[in-house]
Amino acid sequence: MRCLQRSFYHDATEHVAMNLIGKTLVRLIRKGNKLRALRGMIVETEAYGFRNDPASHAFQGITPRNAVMFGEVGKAYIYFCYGNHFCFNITARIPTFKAGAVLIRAVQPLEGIGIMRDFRKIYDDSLLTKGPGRLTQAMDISCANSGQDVTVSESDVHVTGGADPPAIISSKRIGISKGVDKEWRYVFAYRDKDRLIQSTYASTGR
DNA sequence: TCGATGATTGAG
DNA sequence: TCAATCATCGAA
Repeated sequence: MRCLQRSFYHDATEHVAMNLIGKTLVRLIRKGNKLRALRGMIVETEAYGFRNDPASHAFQGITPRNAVMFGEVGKAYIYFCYGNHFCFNITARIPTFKAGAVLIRAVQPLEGIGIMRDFRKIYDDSLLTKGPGRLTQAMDISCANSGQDVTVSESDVHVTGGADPPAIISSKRIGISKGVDKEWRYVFAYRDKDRLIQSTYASTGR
């Protein structure tokens, strides 16, 4: 499967967040001369903007930590959170914006599930990649991968095409204290008659 | 330097 | 409900 090209990320951050639902996150694991691929379908994302978004790391302007958010789109922006976890984002914005990124909050495991179990300390498949900290642990994504280009298949972390989701649910973002009004969270959903059912692989924020 | 905070998670 | 756990950043 081909990587999504850079122009995909040159769009309004919330549009990119929505369009990433159903796409495939790929993590290449290099062990000696062996190469293994972990794959997951993106089922939950959130958009974080610039000066219009007080919840965004970029809200106060550029700093050493958030500099990647101000750089080229289609790059991995990864940071350490709560002293315990890594959060994985992809930079995305329209050219007239100075910064923006999409947080990947959950994926549905597709390939390399046994390896993901090994990376996780807990052996509960229902929590394997459900939540931003859990998916980075399962796919062994850390700050070492920050800045990598997700538009090229040679990158340890990249994104390829996938399936169009039957439906997408948008809602308020999770775990933030500012900018809580914005509905910039997107979740893979199924249609059941006139109802929408959220993917069980997406987190709920408790 | 210092202290508060945080795009979370697992255990109790 | 709470503790783990620490990099980041603005204030002092």
